[in-house]
Amino acid sequence: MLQQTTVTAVRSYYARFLARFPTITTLAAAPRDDVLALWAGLGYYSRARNLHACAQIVAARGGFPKSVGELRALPGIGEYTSRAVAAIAFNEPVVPVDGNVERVTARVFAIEEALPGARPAIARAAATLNTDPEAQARPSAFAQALFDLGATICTPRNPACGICPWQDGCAARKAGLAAELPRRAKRMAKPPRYGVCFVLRDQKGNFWLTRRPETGLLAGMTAFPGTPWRATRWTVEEAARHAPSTVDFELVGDVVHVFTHLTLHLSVYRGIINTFGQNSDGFACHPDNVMRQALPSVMRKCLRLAAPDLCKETEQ
DNA sequence: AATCCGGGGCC
DNA sequence: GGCCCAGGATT
Repeated sequence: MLQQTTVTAVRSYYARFLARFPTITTLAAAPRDDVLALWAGLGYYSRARNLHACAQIVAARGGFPKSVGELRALPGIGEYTSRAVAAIAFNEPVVPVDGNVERVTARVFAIEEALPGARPAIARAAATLNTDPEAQARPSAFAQALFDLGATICTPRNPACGICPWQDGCAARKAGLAAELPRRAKRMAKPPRYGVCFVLRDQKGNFWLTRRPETGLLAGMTAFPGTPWRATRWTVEEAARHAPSTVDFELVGDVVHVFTHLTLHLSVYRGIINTFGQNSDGFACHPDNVMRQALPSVMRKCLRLAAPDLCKETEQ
């Protein structure tokens, strides 16, 4: 959960997740959709699918692997997480390099090359950080202390160098560069994308939902039916061809949602049909169950626009 | 090496 | 409105 996600954002998801899946065995045995539903809103949904697959592998082999190499082979476990688990759970003498450790290391050694190109050099330097004999006997504590140093003192902006336990050995502080490092290559602008979605309900208040494709953005998540997302705006006539019904729809507003590499402008329409027909393009969902679906944040914004009272009742 | 993959907190 | 977050997989 913590991959590219702040502790603040994760905390409540983590509590709910462990309440529902207290052991590897229960997670391994759970339906994938239950896992995705509890992940909905956290983002990077491949993490949820990988974690589920991971649980099934670990459960089948009867326990966790303990070496970095074996951990690294598990789905969703990369260079960072394999070292984090090995160091923190099994006290292996390795240094996991996350965003915090990258920053601390770039500063301690005054590495001026910009990310992401500097990553290999930073990783090599990070492996030499632990020079204290007592700390070398406690790889788990050392790793977590590094995270905490980066999170509370060696922060991205306005680092608190004056109270830093490593201030005397920090090359960036000596050079007056601490706040400038690590440098980063400039990021690409997010191009706009436009789409239309339709919130269709029947007389009983049920919703008509679809499932997104298994690949691409929001893969496998629940969504309201609508147009594809493209670089140009949609006319009403164009969009109507992607509507799930020929009933009249009314525009209720626009949702703007920023993804990693694009900004989505979604026009939300609302309509009411007598009864849903049989249609493999979607499924009906009782209002009580809508918030239990794997609805990503952008779709929750659409729901809030089209059915504000429903969202207020089930607000988390 | 570059791109794709979410969402939110904070400045 | 941009930056960053206990990154990983794919191409």
